[in-house]
Amino acid sequence: MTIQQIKYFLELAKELHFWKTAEKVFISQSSLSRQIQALEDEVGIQLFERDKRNVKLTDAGKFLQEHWTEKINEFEQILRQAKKIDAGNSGTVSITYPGSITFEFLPNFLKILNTNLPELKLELTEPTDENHEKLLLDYRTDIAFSRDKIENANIDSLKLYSEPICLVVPNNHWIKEKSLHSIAELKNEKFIISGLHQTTFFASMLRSLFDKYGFEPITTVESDFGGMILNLVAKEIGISILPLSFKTAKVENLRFIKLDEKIDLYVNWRKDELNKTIRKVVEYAKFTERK
Amino acid sequence: MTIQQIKYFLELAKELHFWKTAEKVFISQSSLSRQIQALEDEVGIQLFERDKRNVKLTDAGKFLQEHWTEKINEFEQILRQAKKIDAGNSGTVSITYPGSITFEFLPNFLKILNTNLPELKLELTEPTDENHEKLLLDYRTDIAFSRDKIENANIDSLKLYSEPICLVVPNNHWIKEKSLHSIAELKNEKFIISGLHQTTFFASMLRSLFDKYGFEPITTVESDFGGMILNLVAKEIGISILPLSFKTAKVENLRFIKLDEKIDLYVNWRKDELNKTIRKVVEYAKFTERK
DNA sequence: ATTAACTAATGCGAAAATTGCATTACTTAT
DNA sequence: ATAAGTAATGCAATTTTCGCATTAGTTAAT
Repeated sequence: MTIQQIKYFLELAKELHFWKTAEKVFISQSSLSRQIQALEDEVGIQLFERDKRNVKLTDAGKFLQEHWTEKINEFEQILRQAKKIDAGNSGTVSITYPGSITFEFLPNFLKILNTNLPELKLELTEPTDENHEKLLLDYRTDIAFSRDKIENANIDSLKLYSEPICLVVPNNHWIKEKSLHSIAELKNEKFIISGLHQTTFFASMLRSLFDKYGFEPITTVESDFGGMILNLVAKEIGISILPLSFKTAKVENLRFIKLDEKIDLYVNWRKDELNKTIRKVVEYAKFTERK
Repeated sequence: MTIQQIKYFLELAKELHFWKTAEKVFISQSSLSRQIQALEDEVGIQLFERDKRNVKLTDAGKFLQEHWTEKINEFEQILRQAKKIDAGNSGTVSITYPGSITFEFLPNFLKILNTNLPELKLELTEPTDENHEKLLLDYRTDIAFSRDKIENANIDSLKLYSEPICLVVPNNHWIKEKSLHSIAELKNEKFIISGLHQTTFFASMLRSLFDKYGFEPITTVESDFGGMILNLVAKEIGISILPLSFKTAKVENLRFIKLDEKIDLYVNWRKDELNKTIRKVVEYAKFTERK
């Protein structure tokens, strides 16, 4: 049984047509036909029902399509990771991060990496599905920055720093630094909020903040990209709540008013990491200058 | 890349000796040597460091040993499951269950299955590691009976019945049915308990029961096999606490005194189960006569 | 220092598997 | 009745794999 055969099977299971599939996988129709037969013989399971005209999956075939697709992906992910380990110091390190560190922490961190490990290649992703735990354990990322601590026996998680979250308003806004006693006073303001319906830690923190003061914010615009939000606030479309580090973006016509709540930044990596480069990069994260 | 090659790799990674490995996997040393080379070439990763005398795994090799072992096992499990689906009604269904249903529910259930699906083969296991959830999702079992409800989006869980748990004492024991007001009165009794240190649901229930009455039971014997416990109690070695259904074991010289606590029995199966036989078996479980 | 024992790699010819072409066998649409 | 479509198969050429025998290097013993 060959990995290649399984891939042929998966393609055919999608196409359900020998000629088209054969073309897609760059072999002849006869060869494909025989590869599939060989696979069926070897596993002892009929995968397709075919008459001279039609091809369709059997129940067992459907089952295998679903599960083999998953396993093949995992296989390839594992192989990629092994290649990184094999390549040693000159390899690639994958990093995922929350958008809110784009303006301050991340540039500092990348500068340090670039100075100390100039050979290093980086793969930066801002994941929409913020399941850091799974991303790490599936080897889809090597280092995950997150706003919440990950509690998992196979993951090391270290708090790097805390920063206040701030009300972000245009310069001429009626609220003054000292005049704000409770954010309940803001119940008539229009808010521009980053994905309040999403499952990110920051979003759930915001939800509980508004809950605490017993009101649902009026949101006119939602955007996941922090830089966009800053510009919208500067243009007086509404006000927002963001971590303090957005201040470094230096957008004009903005004031940041610190709230009592704080938000943390954690760095997370696999506890049993063999790749020495990744371990080094984690060390540099720990020593990156922070607020 | 062949599944077979990966298996050769895994064996060699354990043995670290070409000749011995070759013998174990029934090919010649030269063939093994070339298969490993072919694998290394194809994935583009050096798996072993070898001089003329020694073989050892590289870091990448160690990594792949660990993860490939896992994936190969998953692959085989998936294949077994696909075979069951392919085999249809005459297939095999794997069932795991807690020992406490050995005497009443399980025999009734098996009787019904045998009457209605005489072709069916069953694989019964009483798992020591009671992680029903993982057993189901990894296809290591098809139907799991459990004492606690499984909360998982991919698993259907249905309560079949509740039964009281009972104090089990020898006939001549001083406690009478009516005279027991609190089990705290039993703090000087010797208990024979099924794996109190284990992680099963029943064990944790017992622990919290004793906690509630503020004493640690004196346990002289621990045994996981309920039948054994019954016999020990009958021989007046000590007393025990077990679900009522053990009464059907009809061991002589025993009295069962009902306590207030109840324990449930659930049947659990994969929500998306394609195998029609498994679905049928679940139906029969639902209609098995119960206390 | 010399020899013996080990062990992984490799040259080589035989055997087996795979490939694509051309063809067959059957179905469906016109 | 005919044409178009599609999966399987016979066949010869090519490629891969296999095990034997041998090589080349290492370690241990004398």
